[in-house]
Amino acid sequence: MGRSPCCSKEGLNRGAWTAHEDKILREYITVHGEGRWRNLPKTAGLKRCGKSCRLRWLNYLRPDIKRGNITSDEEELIIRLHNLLGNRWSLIAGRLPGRTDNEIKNYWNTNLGKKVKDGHKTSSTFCRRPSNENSTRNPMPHLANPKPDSHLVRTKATKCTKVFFPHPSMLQLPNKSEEEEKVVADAVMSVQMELTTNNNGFLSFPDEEKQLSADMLTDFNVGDICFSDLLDSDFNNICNDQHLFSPCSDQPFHLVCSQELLNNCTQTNFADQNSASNNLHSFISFLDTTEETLGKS
DNA sequence: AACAGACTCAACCGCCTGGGG
DNA sequence: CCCCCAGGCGGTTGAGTCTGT
Repeated sequence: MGRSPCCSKEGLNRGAWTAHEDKILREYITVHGEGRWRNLPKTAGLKRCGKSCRLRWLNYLRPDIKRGNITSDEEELIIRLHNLLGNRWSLIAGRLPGRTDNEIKNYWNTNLGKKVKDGHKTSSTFCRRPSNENSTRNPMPHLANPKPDSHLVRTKATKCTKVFFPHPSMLQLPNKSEEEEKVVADAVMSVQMELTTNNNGFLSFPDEEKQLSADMLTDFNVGDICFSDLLDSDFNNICNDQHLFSPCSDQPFHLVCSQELLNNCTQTNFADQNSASNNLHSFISFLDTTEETLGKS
């Protein structure tokens, strides 16, 4: 296409895959399994580069790929996950069984991006971007006129892999009454009852299995949530105003939230992991609950 | 019917990351 | 610590298709 190839591809087929090529690739992977993509074309007898084979398999040939229209449930989940995660399509795709990152990315760029921009400008649920009414056809509307303060399209975000829950005695929140501080302390304690902290006060799960089972939906890992995105988002002001989040630039990140929110998180969503694991609605309702709680004044 | 513009989405790109030597 | 390589990622492209005139 427009760019020069990253490596020599002389003699290799490019462009759309033929049914014959698909058949060869599918049969090869069925026998030999995935991986070793670089050697695959030569071994399988395909005139394609390894990357192309990998992409074709992952985005089109894989047996668990779900073809067909995105359902309304999936659409809503994509929007909410995008609101949380930004353009991390692989992460979003990981929450939508059978959907690929490429498919979701395309769907967003051609449908949801525009829908969010045009239809939900006033909703706090969605990413708000300045509309560009003068723009002509643009297949990627969210990429047009990127703004410095755009907080969702950011490919190099920092993952937060640890959350620091201070001991209640460590909490010294400004302008808090004794009763309010007790509420916060109770909230922290309730989380610590569900989880455990290591010696440094960092959140950890008792073992790997429980860590995985505690994930939201099928495998929503707390480490996948980029808190820097949350802090850059509209949540930032809300949370700062209410002392829900108190980020420290050079210190462990303090996460403090209300008892109600914590109860919703731990009881409604984490406690019943088995039934929730395959239920999109539970995750959506969790996000609803979380946002509503955070949005309370 | 013919054409042009709009739209879709498979495929490609360069860059980044993690593992191994 | 550095280098190399394979794999993975998000951004981008353009051929094919759709739609309006």
